[in-house]
Amino acid sequence: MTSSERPRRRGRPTAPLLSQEKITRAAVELIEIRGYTALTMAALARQLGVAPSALYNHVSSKRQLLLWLQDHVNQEIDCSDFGARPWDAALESWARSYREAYARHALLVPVIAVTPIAGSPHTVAMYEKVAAGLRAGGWPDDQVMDVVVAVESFVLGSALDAAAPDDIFDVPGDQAPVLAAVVGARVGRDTARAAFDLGLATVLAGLRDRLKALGT
Amino acid sequence: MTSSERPRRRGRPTAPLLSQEKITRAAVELIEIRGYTALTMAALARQLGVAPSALYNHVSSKRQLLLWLQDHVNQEIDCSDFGARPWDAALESWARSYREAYARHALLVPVIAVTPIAGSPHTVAMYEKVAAGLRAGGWPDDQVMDVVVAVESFVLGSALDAAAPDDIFDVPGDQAPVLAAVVGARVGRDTARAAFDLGLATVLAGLRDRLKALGT
DNA sequence: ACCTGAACACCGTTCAAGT
DNA sequence: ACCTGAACACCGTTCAAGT
Repeated sequence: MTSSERPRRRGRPTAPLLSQEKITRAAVELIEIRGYTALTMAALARQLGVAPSALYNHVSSKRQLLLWLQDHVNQEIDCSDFGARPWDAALESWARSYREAYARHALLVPVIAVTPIAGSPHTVAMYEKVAAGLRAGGWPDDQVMDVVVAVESFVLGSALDAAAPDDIFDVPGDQAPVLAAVVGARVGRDTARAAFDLGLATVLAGLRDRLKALGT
Repeated sequence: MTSSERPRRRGRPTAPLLSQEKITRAAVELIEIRGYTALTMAALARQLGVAPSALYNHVSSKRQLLLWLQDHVNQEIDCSDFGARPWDAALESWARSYREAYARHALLVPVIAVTPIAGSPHTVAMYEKVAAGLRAGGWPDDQVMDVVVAVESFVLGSALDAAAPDDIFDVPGDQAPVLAAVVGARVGRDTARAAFDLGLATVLAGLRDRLKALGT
């Protein structure tokens, strides 16, 4: 693998142009500037000043690249409150940070939701921290992952919603009068944020009650 | 093709081979049998016994086709409890039916989350019913959509999670001992279902409390 | 009006050839 | 070991031509 296969005939081997880190960084840059539709292997190669086929010496497929991106994004999620503050406060700041990260990477959501985490070191580290925080907070082992997955489902759904246009529910008032009325009643607000705040507060309140009930 | 090519001048025009309904039905069939990756315009045309380019006389793009599919899937969501039972019971059965429908159409989730509903009649009808049910249950107009979107976010996130493999959180125990322990503590269960049930019960409990608090 | 067949620009990926 | 350039199979979509 690492093949230090001898003299290499006396000249030092020229350093490779590419690496996982360089490729990931270039992909992130590309996405931030031009969006996910611009993330093609050809565009990525172009950004790196290299032929498209050269990428395949370092990454096995585009899907693999997306998994690298996932781990990179997960690295930015702040879970430092676990262990430092009560489990529910930590869960809240984690959820907010999590949503924010994936609101900018909505197209990653369907990929990450179904991909085993084992190959993604930062992702594993994140879950370890969250699980430890919940356990320390008093959650029984057999419910910890249910709590994590439930909150995560809400967060990822909210991240998708955050990418939606503001007028997504606009509709001619005559065919859906109640809908038109309740949609109209929230004009001017940051609607996606309001829904997320309401939902998160609701989930946290419900979880606190549930844990309390477990104790009695 | 079948071209009963008759007078065609004074004869009634031959009925077109395609229609929105036929195309949608064929697409659903294709997806159910071979999955979303098999849904290409070429495969769809093949299924309908027609040239790929013929599709574009009826549907403007593949994205438009996905929107038809969305409306078709939404039509299967059961929201009949709204108006017939208390708002929280109706919300629960709606959420369960909603998740089930999209667990089978996970690849549609990122599309529907960002697409205006106006062009989708069944979708509009669904939201109208849900909004009316919540309003009748006592929710103030300016919070109805927040509740709907919050629950919907959780539901769609859970639908994605339902498509995940069971071993998604499996990890070598030495590098993440707590995670390995809590993941191991739920073996044998339908993990996605357990997380959804816990989350849904939590959300509903939280919403009931919130509405009660509003009343006082 | 609605279909066919050829064509286009693009996609991810493979592979022989070079160093 | 790692890169280039040519090639492949496929994708969604367009369009002139037929009826």
